[in-house]
Amino acid sequence: MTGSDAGRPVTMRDVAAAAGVSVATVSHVVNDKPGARIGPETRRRVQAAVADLGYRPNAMAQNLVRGGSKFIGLVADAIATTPFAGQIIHGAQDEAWRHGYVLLVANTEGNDAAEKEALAMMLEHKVRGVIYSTWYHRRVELPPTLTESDHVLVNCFATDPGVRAVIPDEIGGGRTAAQLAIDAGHRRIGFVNTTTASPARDGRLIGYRDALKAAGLPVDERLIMDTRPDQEGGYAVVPALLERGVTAVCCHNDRVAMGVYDGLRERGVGVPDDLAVIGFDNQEVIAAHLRPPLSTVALPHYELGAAGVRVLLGLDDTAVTGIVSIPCPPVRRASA
Amino acid sequence: MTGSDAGRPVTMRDVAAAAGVSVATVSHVVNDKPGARIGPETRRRVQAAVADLGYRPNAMAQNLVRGGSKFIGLVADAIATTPFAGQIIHGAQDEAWRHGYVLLVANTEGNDAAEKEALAMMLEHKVRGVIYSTWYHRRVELPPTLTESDHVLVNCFATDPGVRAVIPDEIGGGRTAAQLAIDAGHRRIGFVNTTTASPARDGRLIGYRDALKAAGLPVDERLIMDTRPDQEGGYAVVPALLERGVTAVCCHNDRVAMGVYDGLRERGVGVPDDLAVIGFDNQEVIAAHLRPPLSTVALPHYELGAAGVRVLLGLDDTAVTGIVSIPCPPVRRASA
DNA sequence: TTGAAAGCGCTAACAT
DNA sequence: ATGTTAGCGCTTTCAA
Repeated sequence: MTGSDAGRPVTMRDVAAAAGVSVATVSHVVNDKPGARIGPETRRRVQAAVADLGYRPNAMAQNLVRGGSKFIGLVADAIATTPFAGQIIHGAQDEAWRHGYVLLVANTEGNDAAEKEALAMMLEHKVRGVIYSTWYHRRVELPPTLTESDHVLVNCFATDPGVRAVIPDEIGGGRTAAQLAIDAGHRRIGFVNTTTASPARDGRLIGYRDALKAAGLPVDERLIMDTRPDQEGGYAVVPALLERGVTAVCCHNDRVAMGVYDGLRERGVGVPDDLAVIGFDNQEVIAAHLRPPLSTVALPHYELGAAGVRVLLGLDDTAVTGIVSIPCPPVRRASA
Repeated sequence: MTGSDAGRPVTMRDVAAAAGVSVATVSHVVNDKPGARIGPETRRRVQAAVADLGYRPNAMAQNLVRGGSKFIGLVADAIATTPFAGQIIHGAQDEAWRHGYVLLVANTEGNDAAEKEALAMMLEHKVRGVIYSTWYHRRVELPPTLTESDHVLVNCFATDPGVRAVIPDEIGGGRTAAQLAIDAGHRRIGFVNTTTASPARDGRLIGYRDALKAAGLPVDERLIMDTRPDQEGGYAVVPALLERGVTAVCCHNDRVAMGVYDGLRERGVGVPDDLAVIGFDNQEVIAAHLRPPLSTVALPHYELGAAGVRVLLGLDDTAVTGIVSIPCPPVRRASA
């Protein structure tokens, strides 16, 4: 006989009755309470009854009496739009699990009402805290409801002081990208930035400049150009790149790099021999399957999610600012 | 004063005290109970107290007394590996939400132990049921624990009789792919299948044959070839394709199509004028950004997830077999 | 070594 | 129109 039977679920009382003991005793053996002295024979009987009846503790009752759940809420603005959000969820999920927590996931698609509802739902489930995440790194306004519970921002940040946040280290990432080119012996390294303002735009450029300076290379402003952050943008910038005589180029993201590939191929310019190309984001489907495979810098989405729950649970120290930034590691393939 | 204060959370008793009424009254107004006659003045006082104290109902207490939660469990074998799983989650999430349910998501990465743990956790939270999903369409063995609760399979199926499942209509999809070529006026249409056995491999081929026959076209077995289901596979099959003189080709998936593009470009064969190419899966990052953008057939992941919860909740009828199959719609772009 | 009993926050009969 | 009360399944003193 197991819990799978249609009838009323097996409770602790049922187990107690079957084992001929009190519910208190059952509770003790089931939870393996440290300070509980249970006779070996009794323990055996209880365990047998548990197995026999297919007993499962009722988490809601446990939560009620303990006055707090083992839930962590995760609100994401775009589960579907990109594989990125999935990685954040995955990291958060693994880390939460590791600490005995369960993730309550809500998707808002940027909809304020959905967001508010999601937050309310989480509050009502007395979550331990909530992780508020966005699919691309940006500044956000804190939904008022969010502050009603313990919270940490992931892949985004607020201007309000003291709001903990976990974000990718864009500056370090920009440095890493440029270093990939420098290490390959390049001296004229272009930087194709995006036209749209963002922490990524600013940070990666700073990192690029840093790396060049650190390597004793001049920073030629003419080698820094802006374009739309997509394939078309990359394609369009190729003539300028060629004209300026760069031997390597760091792109704002992998999609831009993909467009650069297109433009280069059209002109018979080989990658990486004639021109080395470096991407950003490490968007698997693009980067790994381009020919040649694209060297790039990874956005640490999994780690962002994982760090988010660690910060929430107070396992990771945050700097005084409350902001922790996660490194963006290089991914060496064949384009640089 | 709101619930955000650090102290003990605001309970219904607090509200009752503040409003000078009993908890029963508070319960009635908070839940807007139909048969409850509450004086307008009392109702006002209660609502004021609720707002004033920032009261939030405790979902766990509600669940306890109601004897069942508003949770639906979703176990996925790969949240991260592909954007696909994300879409399933998204669809399930939206649909669950629509019916007042909350999704409990667990990721197993194909790990049996993780799976068992996840299922146990869901059972302990007395979920309404669980959706068991895989990131690619395949047959699965049912984890024994799964049968302890109401369940439906999504994007996979079991051989055990009577197990409800929601899967993509591969045959219809194959038909749709071929039809895309037929509609464009092609008569010699190749089919590049995968070498690895799967419902997709079998179903799509059947659909291809069906469509040709329905259009009164001969099915030339020489135009059907197998290759590895990735870019390299697509690239490798191009010579055979050209040699057999097809004017259009349906590929097993978008990645194969991507490889076909590569091979074609290398030989100066234009898409779609010299050779029309049709993919399968509608993997955004690939399909929409290839040049020319790839015409393909979409896998209905979002719908699979949504249908999964509807089936679970008994909102959608399933056929006698318990299997419901979801159409794979065509996505017309520029390659065919 | 075990059991009795008091709640956790809420809902739903049943009183009043 | 509103209040009293008995649980929901469990944990946890405290007593035996």
